[in-house]
Amino acid sequence: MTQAFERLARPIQKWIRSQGWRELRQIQSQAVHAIIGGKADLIIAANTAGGKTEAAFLPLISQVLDEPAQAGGFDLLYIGPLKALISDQAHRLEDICRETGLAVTPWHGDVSASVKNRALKSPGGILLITPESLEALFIRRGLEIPRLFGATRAIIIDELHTVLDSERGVQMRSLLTRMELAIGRPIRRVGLSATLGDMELARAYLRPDNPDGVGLLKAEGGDAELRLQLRGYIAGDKDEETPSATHRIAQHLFTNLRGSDNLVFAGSRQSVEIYADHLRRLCEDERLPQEFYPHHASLSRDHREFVERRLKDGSKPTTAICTSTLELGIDIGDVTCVAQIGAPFSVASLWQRLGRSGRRAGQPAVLRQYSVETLLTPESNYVDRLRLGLVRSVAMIDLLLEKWCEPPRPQALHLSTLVHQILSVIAERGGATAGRLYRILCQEGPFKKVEVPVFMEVLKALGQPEAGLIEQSDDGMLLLGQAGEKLVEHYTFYAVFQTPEEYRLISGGKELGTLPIVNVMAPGMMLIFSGRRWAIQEIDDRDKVIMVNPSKGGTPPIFGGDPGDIHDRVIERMFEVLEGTGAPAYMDRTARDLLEEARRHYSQIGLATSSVVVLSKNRYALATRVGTTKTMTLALALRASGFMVETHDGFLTVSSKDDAFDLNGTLKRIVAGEPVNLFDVQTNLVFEKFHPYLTRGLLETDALTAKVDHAALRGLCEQIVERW
DNA sequence: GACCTGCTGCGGTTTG
Repeated sequence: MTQAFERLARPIQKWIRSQGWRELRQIQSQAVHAIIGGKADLIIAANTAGGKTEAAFLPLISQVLDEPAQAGGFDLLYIGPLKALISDQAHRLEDICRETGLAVTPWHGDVSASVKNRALKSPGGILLITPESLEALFIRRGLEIPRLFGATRAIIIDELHTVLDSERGVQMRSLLTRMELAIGRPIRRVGLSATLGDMELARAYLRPDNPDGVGLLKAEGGDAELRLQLRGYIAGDKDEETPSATHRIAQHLFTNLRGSDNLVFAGSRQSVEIYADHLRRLCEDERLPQEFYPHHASLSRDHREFVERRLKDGSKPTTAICTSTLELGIDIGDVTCVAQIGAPFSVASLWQRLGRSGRRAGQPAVLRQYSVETLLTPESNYVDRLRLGLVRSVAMIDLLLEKWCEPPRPQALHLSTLVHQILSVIAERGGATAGRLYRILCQEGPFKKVEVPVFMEVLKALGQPEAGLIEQSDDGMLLLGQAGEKLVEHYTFYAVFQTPEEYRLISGGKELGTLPIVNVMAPGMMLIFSGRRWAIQEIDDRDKVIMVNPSKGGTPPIFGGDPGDIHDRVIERMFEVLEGTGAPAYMDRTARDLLEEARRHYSQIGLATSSVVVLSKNRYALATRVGTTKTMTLALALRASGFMVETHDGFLTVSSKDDAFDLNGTLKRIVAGEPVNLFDVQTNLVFEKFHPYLTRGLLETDALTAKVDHAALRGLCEQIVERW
């Protein structure tokens, strides 16, 4: 045993021996020295099942045992993004703490009130909580925060990489600041993260005012051999003899994955349903036991847990057809192969997905990428001919092999989350002055980019009589208004992210899952859901319930969603692929032919020498060569100038009905610095939960920092004009 | 042209 072991408390040493561990892993030894030997904040980066949890908790618990706190309250606070993860971690920590006398309290929406009340009465040990439940504690028990957390030594933030720049991440950082202000001292922060890309940015997110003081421990090695295949398919063949691309892919999955555990990422919930239905029928046709199951967020928890259990216990071969539900979080064990149907949206998520395979020593990680392209006809447009899906898959695999991935985006203003935190701080303290709110949230907290005039405008919007969220008392204190109290009191307030309205789907008294109300539904209609087929019996619009019975026919429902956001570097690489020669060895024959075809067309229509080519009268293809945000910014600018614009990966199709519109002239005017108005009254700017309470002006300000890149517009136009 | 995440307090009923 190493020296690190000697630094741990006796009961922890005893626990380690009882586990039969021969030694601590390297990252665990390093963490013991960093935590017991210092006071600095720390990030521990390793892959799932890399021993991060123990690396952080063994030394932190040792400190609590060796130097017990003088005051009451929770000793350690763990914040996790998923309920399932918190329950999982609580069990592991209970096991470690069994003989220490230290309490372990999981706290989220599914934990009973009695467990919570007991912890509130005599707080101590380790509290594991979601950001939303912590928010609820601030709002409902604001005055008790110092009693509960006054003696807390460290806050452990799990899955740090998933919350870096999200609304939830901003909320969490705001809560951390508010907690430190409430107890009057900083609390050590320990972040647990997957190893992804540039960890420097993660340090800045963990402790914004002192990133250099954040220690970083990274698990080395563990890179399994990678086996890759990219298969091309052509869809849309009207020939009755040829099976559809979907069928051929399902057949290939059936033949190659049967008998082992696998994950198939299908790209959307609808696509998950389609492939799960196909694979179920293939098993039935061959009279084989079922081993392919769908898994996505709209399916009932019962069903999802069933699939997760089957994957984890390894008793029967299981393949989950899934969305990003199985990308992170709870441990489902090692899988033989990861399949990806269609191009993914980010290299970072491709990394995470691939990390599920090849975890056992000597086992390779296997990625099977399936690309579906449409059958060309003389009428096909240039976008189909350029095979952008396939080219994006190649670009992303390239970047994956180079170990690159997307960094978190520069911080947006997050005005929706600011509205939430303003109301929450007022509720926590029973009232606050505008100056105090600004200090807590914008100077000390995460809303540093919000300047005083914008902040005052937000307060004014919330105080409008028709909003009624806040009001000012005679001594200048801001209090919750009638509407504000009602909003904050309701339990739906705690989450900062938006969720759509849904129906519950029930068959024979059992819930199958939920369906967004955007689907047109009526009794007698048939649908595919949870990998099986159903007919609608009855719809209860008041309780939002749909009763269904098993049936033979059906179509997959619509689940909705937002367009993805592709990074600049990915699009740049796509152009390099289009302008390159040769094909990687991992591509099959069809995929190579498709790539060859795309390259031929790319130079045929003149894109190799020019950024703008004429498609027909008053209709242009314009290569932006940059990612979604900048491409969208140019699209908005051109729409504001009267053009009709379609957006694609790195391209815009620009057309006009009027001969008077001059594309070249318009771009040159932007280069010359003519002001551009990106939004008109038609543009929807309400895309986050508390946006409805803001003015049009504030919504535009927010959208400018989150959805578009105004500053890049001139340079982009300049580049296009140069290559005209 | 996409995915995911979360939720309190109280009143009523049942059971020991």
